[in-house]
Amino acid sequence: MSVGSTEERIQQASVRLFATKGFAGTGIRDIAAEAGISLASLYHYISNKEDLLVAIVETGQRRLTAAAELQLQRCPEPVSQLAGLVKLHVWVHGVRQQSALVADTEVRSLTGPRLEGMLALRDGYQRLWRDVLDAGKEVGVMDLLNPKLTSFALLEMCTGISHWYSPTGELSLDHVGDVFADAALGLVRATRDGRPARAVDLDLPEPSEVYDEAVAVLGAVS
Amino acid sequence: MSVGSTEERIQQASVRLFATKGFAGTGIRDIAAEAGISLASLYHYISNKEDLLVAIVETGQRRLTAAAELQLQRCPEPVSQLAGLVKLHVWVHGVRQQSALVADTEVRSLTGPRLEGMLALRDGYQRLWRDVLDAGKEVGVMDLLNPKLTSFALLEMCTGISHWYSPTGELSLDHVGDVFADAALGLVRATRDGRPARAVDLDLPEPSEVYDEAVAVLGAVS
Amino acid sequence: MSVGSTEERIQQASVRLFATKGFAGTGIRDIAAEAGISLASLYHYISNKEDLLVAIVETGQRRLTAAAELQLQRCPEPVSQLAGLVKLHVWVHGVRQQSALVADTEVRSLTGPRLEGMLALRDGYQRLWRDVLDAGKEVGVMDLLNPKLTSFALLEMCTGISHWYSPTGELSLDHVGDVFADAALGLVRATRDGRPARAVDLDLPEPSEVYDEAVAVLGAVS
Amino acid sequence: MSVGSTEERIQQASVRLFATKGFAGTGIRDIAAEAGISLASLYHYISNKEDLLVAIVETGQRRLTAAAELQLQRCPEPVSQLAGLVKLHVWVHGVRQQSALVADTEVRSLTGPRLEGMLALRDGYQRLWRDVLDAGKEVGVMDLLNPKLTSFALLEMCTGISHWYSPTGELSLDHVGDVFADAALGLVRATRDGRPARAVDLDLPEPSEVYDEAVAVLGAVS
DNA sequence: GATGAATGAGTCTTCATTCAT
DNA sequence: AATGAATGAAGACTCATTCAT
Repeated sequence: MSVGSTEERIQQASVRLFATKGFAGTGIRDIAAEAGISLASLYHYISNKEDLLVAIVETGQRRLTAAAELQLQRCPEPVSQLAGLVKLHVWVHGVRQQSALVADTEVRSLTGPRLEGMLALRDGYQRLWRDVLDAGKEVGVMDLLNPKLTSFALLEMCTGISHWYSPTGELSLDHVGDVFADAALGLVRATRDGRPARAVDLDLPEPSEVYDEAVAVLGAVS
Repeated sequence: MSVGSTEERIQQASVRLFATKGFAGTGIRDIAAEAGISLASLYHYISNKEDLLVAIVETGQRRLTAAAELQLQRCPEPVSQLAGLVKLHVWVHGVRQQSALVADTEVRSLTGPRLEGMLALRDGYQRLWRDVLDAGKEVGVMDLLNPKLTSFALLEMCTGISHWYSPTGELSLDHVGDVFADAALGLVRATRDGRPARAVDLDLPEPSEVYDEAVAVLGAVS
Repeated sequence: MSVGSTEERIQQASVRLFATKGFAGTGIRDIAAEAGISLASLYHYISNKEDLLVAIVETGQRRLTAAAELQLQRCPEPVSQLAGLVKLHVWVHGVRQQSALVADTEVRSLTGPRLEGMLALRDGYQRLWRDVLDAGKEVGVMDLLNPKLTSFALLEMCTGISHWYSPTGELSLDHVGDVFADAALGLVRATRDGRPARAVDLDLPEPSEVYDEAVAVLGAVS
Repeated sequence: MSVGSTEERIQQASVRLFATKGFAGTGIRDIAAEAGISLASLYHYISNKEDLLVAIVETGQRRLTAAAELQLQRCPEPVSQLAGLVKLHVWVHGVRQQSALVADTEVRSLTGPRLEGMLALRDGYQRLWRDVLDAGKEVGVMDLLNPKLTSFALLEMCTGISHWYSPTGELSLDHVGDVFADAALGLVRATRDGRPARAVDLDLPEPSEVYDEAVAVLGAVS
């Protein structure tokens, strides 16, 4: 409980509570208690309840997008790119499960310009997936009826990880990532050298490495 | 606004608001206002705020499960069954979009035995999907690494409809259903007569018919 | 304490407290307690703390202005008009002492458009005084150096009543009104038929009658 | 903004804020910010929020009283004394406008012995005015109905300066002082050598000189 | 001399709910 | 069937103040 700086503890507490009970369902008293400080002290570190949410959503979305872009640079070819995106997305939603869940489900609690900003960020990320599908279809290595629809299907499928995955369960995140990447390839009927592509045959970078590197770059900048 | 009986207006108002702002984010004053009645009058029809949520979630889940079971009886063969489940799920989450959204995302706001009951209902529904995948794998018409994982993937993919689908947009629900069914077949690498199965080749019943019939049966009983 | 309707009790309580401790210094808990109701019940009757203040200030200023206008119509001649304004102002600030005090001192606690509205109202009232002085000077029945400055002097002098007057003291309001009217005539060096005018020689209407009639007219309209 | 010692900046900040928003409406955070120091640093210089108010009120009242006493010694005759008191009062309330305003309106925020002390101080000052009126009436150079009432009238009239005077406006304080002195003489129907007295005919000392001298003497003592 | 961290008690306001009418 | 009045508990947030550094 009392690990890390007060600031970190507050942030972790809010992630935990927002993920469990939702933004509206979480009281700032809960957050203060979970962080192990007094209610008034909480306001030394934040100015708003909403600020806490913004921090979580924004950081999460920015990092994920940056990592995805880096990932796309690593593998220049659509099929590998898709599999890479899937593995990365799965990994993030499994490792940063709660903050990913918050980032995905609590955007609606934002208002005004903050909401718009977050939606724009999210749209940018979704665009990355869509572009891969478009490319794959054009090049002829994917057979799909509707790229836009398919991108939604894939994203929801992978995002769902944060709804059911349990890090203490029997399934390793690596395995889940492989299964999902393979499922994605089947979903788009991906081919390689004219034959159905399978995830095992692809040489993909470790999601954790890509993510950490992207985060490091981000942190260096902003 | 003022269409239907007071009871119906209350129910519709709560669905609309829970879907938009979440259960915790919705006040009963909001509901009364949206339903066009006074706050005190609201309590003539409900006894609890939670009751409203239970009604939505329970009805939704029961009907969906009943319809799915009926659907499975109609097509005895795994590949068609899967495609049928997908089309039905998509249709329900598009037509009953808001109540489906509430049923999927606001279960966490339930407590105690009500929560357990709802989770049991949901598990039963998920079991249906899982069984189809198990059967498909055993019979050899599907090629998937992990049935359980795959069932999660498919369910999240289809449930996601309620997050992004817009009934006023350019895409017809029918089309979405077809695309998703086809995507699902690809995802599990379904075959028919030894060759990759496509959704178009299957002869599936109309989701609306199946659903309405199942609901009629349910209504007759309870 | 428990006299009158709840609404009236709330209004009286707020007047009493705002006059004693100021708007900012008064908590709504205090108001609820003074009105003999619970804190939450208070919000059945008001929507804001500021609303209470607005009601006091606006009603007070409107009534005073209306009464002053009526008073001016009654006596067409500047010297009597001034004496009449003074007597009326004194009477109001003695009888409605607390609400007058609030209306005079707590305008600063208003914000935005409400503030502007109140200032405009007050300006209108001050204008009435100023016009009388201008007329008196022009006609030659008053000898004063600066009408604008003099109007401020007279107004502050009369408004001050609400700061020190005690209804339980030895001085009757009527007497105070006469003394002040006479003082005002001296201040502007008013003359009548070429000789110094004295308040006793004037035939002025009863302030209470003028006020009540004006309020009745106001109440009939709005 | 950052002129003067920290102590002075704090004092000026509190005067400015108390005058604008009132004592109760001003937070110590506001004061610290306005003074350009941190909240905790503020407590190096003060021990209480109330202390700040006491300092303003007490200093203001003591200086004004001392100056008034000095002024009275300078002119031994009632009519000149009254005109002198008026000019001094006007000058102080115009030059030290904000602190005078605070001293006049925020006494109510004091409690217990501090309140009593301030009220005693104020009473002493008012006594000076009253005595002049009594003397003037007795000697026959003033014609007024009620000395006590008249002293209130005059004091409120002059104190009001701090409510409306603007140092950046078109009116010089000197002019205002003259007009008010003349108005006061009219108000009490003052005579000189049997004829109505006018302020211009009197030879009065400069308020600033009297005030500065009195303050210097005070400073030397306490 | 200065400040970041901390807090109990307080701020205004809204919550879900009850009840007499 | 409908509602105005009422309320204890809780909502987010600010208050004046202290203290270790």
